[in-house]
Amino acid sequence: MFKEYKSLSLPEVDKQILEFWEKNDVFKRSIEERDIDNSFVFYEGPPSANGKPGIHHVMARTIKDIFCRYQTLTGKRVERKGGWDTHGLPIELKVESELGITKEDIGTKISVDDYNKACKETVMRFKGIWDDITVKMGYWVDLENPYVTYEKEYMESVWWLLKQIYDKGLMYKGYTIQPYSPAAGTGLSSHELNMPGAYQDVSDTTVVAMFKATKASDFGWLWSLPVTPPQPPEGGSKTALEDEELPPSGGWGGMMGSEDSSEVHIIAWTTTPWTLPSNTALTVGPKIQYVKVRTKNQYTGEANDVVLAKELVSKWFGGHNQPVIEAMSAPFSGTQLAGLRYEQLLEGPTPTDGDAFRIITGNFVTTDAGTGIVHTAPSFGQDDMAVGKANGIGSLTLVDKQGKFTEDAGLFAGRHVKNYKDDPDYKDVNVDIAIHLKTVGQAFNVAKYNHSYPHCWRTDKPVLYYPLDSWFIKASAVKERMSQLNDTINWQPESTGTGRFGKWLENLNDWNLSRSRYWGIPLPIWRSEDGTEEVCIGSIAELDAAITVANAALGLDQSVPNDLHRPYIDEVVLFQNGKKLVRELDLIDVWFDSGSMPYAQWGFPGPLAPKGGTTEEPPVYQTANPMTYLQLKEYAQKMRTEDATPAEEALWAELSNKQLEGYKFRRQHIVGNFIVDFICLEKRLIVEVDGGVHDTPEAIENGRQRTSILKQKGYQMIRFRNEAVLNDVQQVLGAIKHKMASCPTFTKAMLANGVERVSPFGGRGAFPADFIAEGVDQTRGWFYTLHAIGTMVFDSVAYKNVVSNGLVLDKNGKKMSKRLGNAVDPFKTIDQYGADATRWYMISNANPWDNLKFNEEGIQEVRRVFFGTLHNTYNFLALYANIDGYDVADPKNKMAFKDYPEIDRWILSRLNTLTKEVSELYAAYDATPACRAIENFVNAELSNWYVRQCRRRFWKGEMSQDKRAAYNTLYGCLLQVARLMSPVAPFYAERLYQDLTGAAAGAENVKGTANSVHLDILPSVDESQIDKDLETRMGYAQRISSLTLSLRKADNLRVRQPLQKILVPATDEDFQRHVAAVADIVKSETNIKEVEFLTDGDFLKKSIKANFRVLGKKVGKRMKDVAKLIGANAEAIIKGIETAGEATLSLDGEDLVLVAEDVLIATEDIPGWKVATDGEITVALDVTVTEELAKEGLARELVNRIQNMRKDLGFEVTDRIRVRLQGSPAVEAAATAYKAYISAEVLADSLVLDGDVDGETLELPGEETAVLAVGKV
RNA sequence: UCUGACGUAGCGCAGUUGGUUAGCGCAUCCGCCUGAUACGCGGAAGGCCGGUGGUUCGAGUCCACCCGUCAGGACCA
Repeated sequence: MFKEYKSLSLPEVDKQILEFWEKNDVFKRSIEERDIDNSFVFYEGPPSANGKPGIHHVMARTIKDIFCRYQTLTGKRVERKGGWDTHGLPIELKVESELGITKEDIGTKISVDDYNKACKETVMRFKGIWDDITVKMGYWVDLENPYVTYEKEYMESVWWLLKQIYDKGLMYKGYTIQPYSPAAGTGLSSHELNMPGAYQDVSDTTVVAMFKATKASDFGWLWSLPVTPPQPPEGGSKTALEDEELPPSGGWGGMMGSEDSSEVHIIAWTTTPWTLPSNTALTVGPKIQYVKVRTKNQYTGEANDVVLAKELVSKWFGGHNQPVIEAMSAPFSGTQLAGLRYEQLLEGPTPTDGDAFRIITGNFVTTDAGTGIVHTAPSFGQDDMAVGKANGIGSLTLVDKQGKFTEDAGLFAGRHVKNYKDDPDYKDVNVDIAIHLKTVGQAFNVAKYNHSYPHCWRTDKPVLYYPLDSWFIKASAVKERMSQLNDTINWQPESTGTGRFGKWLENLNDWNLSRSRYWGIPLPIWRSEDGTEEVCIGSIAELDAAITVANAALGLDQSVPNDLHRPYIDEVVLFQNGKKLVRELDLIDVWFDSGSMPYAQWGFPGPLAPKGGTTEEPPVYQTANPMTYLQLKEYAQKMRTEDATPAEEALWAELSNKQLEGYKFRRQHIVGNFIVDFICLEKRLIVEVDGGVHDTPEAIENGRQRTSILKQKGYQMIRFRNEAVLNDVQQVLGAIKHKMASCPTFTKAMLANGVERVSPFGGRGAFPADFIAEGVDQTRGWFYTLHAIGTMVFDSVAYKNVVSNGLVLDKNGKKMSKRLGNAVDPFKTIDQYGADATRWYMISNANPWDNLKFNEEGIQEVRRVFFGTLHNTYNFLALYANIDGYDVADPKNKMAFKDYPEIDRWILSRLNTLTKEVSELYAAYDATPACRAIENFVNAELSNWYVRQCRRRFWKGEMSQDKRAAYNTLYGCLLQVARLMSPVAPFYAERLYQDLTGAAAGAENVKGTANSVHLDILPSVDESQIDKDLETRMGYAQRISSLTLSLRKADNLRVRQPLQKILVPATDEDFQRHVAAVADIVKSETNIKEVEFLTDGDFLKKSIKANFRVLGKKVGKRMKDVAKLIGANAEAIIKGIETAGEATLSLDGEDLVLVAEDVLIATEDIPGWKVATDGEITVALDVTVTEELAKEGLARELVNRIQNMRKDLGFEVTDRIRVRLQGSPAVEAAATAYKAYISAEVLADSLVLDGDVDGETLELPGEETAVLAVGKV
């Protein structure tokens, strides 16, 4: 029996199915039942559990789930290890605010240990909620064995990776300019800078300072460069000097003489006058044009020659409160100024690390603001530092970390550069600097300026850019390789890969790895105080070895801390070449944590890590040396056959033949110079079974050595006593399984080669990933760190396919935020609408990479339109199949495909087409069109056409061949739909699948189906069932029906009123044949008695137009004329083509031969008839209602009314009834004439005309009336 | 300021290598309760395809510029 439903509650389905999955371990089975050699590798990007999951997480995880489920459906084994990102600033900030402390308090008011404990607790606070949403939304990921970034094994892996990078010379220590909050005493991350409210509009004192150039022989031309007074525009707007190329020097004498400059000042603008004492260079744009302007200092009135960008002259001169141009030179380029020296602006120290106070060039200089000359203080600006470094100008850092001028800063020493201490008497030092410059004649202009400037989110004080020490990964050194590898990655959408990601790679900067925080993975680098000795630790074993060395040298008693976090690791002191090394206090950027996940999730390389801190190649698989091998081989053979103990035999009985989870074990295998009892080479796991002989002290010592050597070679070992094996072999097997789970796997290829390098494989071939997915915001995050580490350490992509999804916005397109209160609660949504409707909506509504405007009404629509329809279709099947006792497995129901009626073959053809299409789309990571195709199939084709056409086949009469065909067909369609939709809607698909296969009821499975749709394999497409002709035909039927109904509508002729015929012009034989084949369908759909074809060419009025697509290619430019000609000669061309197959046009004296494909001929009109046209199809409807047709129409009306009464009276579908009728003469006549028809339709045993019926009075079309009484037999 | 995505009917979206009359769903209007469904069915109306210019015989589609929305980056001298 099929289960019948009253209504559909998707949330209820969720609950039942979740229970089923859990009870039957379906997720696990869906992995384990698949062949491990047929794996599809997926990486779960670790979410941070420190906040609650939002609806956008549901979006991202739906995408991951879909493609993993699809691959499973095709038979792949898809392991999905969950994970948690646990470190990082957001957690620290949260803890700080919860504890009411600041960064400065850590280590004083609270110990680092306690602080980190608080972080650890906080970060997993929401884990339960996350697990809950994961389950409820139907996201399948292994939550039982997740990787956690704060776990020791994970951290050790990260160290190992970092060391690989370090060893390749890709790490260095340098300083970088970072946002720094003097008030809080801490550097700020870009994350903190991007917090809302960080940027505030402020009004700052700005200064255009004048730097006095030093006259040197190379630059004499600048002083003697002639200047000319501006000329009033004559004839044009240009002055004579503009657009002239500059001769380097002296070329102007002939034109107009002028006095040489006595002094030349270079002017530069700054919004942070406090950086002026630290100025060490001026930067000009190499291609920017500059001029020398003669003017007067507006504060001192002295004569003044200044240099600035030509384009910006008008900005600084001639306006209100601005100096006047007395004369101006010809322009010269920035390059020519390079090297010019100037006097230090303010008295103070000079840099010792470079050749300062020069003009240098930099491409970042623009003429958008300022003077086109940038005051450069390398300590306080990122560009400044970069350009300063490139030119070796040195730097001055005359501001300390409290934000005040250092003692040697000269005039302003000791003063805070901003009011960091909330001093009520604070006087703005910037103003004083400006005043000072004005007084000494070094200010060109001083003004207030409004702009937005970043502020510390905690202290609300302005941020400074300040040089801080950092460790970097030299990512820029491998950017070409990263780009190359990126080209092999399939991005969805493509533009994110080539554009957003590709362009980013091209302009890659080095990766600043340092974070001066507490809760994260410590940088495993130890350094001597003078920086000459340095070591990078790559594993716990290495650390252990290094500690041993240090202990010996320094007389300490240190050991490897249990917890690798701060503060414990900070206490470890190492020793190298006579120097004490202490750890660099920084933490590693958390992004490195997550990018390490492909390897660290398995603790790679784990026990295989190189021991002793060497940088040699990781160990390789070694065989015995050839000398001893033959001898060992012989011995091993003997042990296998003759000397095997009962315990060994017993264990071998369980391990041989890949019995244990498909892993191949060997027995008495030679490893190095040893023979081991059992070994699984893929896992490098040795199983030893020991008996009494192993108990002697000598044997124990031997065994210990042996174990140690084998372990060094990279093997894991597990030992059992003979008794254990003999008593409870299952327990032993369990222990082996457990051990194996923690061992990395080695691929066959590696083992076959014998010497292949260890690679970061967890599961078999688990690197690189076939597929990952996250939001676009991860492009520079996780996508990048995965790629960077994969490239640098393994010279490989880390993933082959990647889907990046857009944002989830609220329904008005606004970003969701707690503040605005427009965030959607995923739990509420899923509870209310069910996970499937939510998932389906999110995927089908728009491509995932477009931003989704999340609208609940959309989910409701999906539920109603798609799931509702599908559910009703199933219910329809169930209702009748149960009545007829239909059973799919019954051999009587087996039929050859060719014996199915046309309409069945049509829907099956469509089904196969659908399967093909949807499979291809899923395989191409394109779920949206896949959903839409399924939706269209279910709604438009299966429910609204197939079932509607076939209803009578299901309810009519006894079980027949035709009925069996109908059941088989509908059943097959629903079952396949369940499979196809299962990746997106795993719950309902499961429900439908089980209802169809009877698995839920515990009944025996229908042959060929598993008892969960997620354990099933998608059957391949049966191309032989795809019949494009048939699909075309049915398309005609649908269009003709639609046209006919629209004609009926126009004349107000209800469908219940039969009409005699429609005319369909069909001059094309193919077309006629197609339509004839589906004429019955059209007739029943539209209640028309005949479909007649019009073939009389002369009678029909035809139109012709050019087939642009075809003809355009032939005639090109002349297309327009040709189209016109065709219109003008329509009749002749139609005739020509219909009779001779071609027609000739004369165009510009040339003959143009037209054949059938060059034009489109359509019937537009049938004289004297009402017609409707849709493309090439035209339909005319005979609207005459003859007396006979009217009578039949009335009979149908009566049937309809009686049916309604049956329903109102609550009769069963199968109840027999008696009908008495009294009506107007026409009604009674109709009832008499169609008595048999009416009786049959309404299951009446009798239909009696009676003059005095006490029943319901009804009005029928055409002013007719009837009184009806209906009763059960 | 740079980069990317998006802009098509009231709303959400399709629109193949350029080709004639630009589609779908919802909502709207009109008409239908036909035996699985009113969570339904049929029909209709609704568009300067963001704008301007260009390429072309022909542009929603290709190019340039501009405008708007969103995201990310750089910078804020």
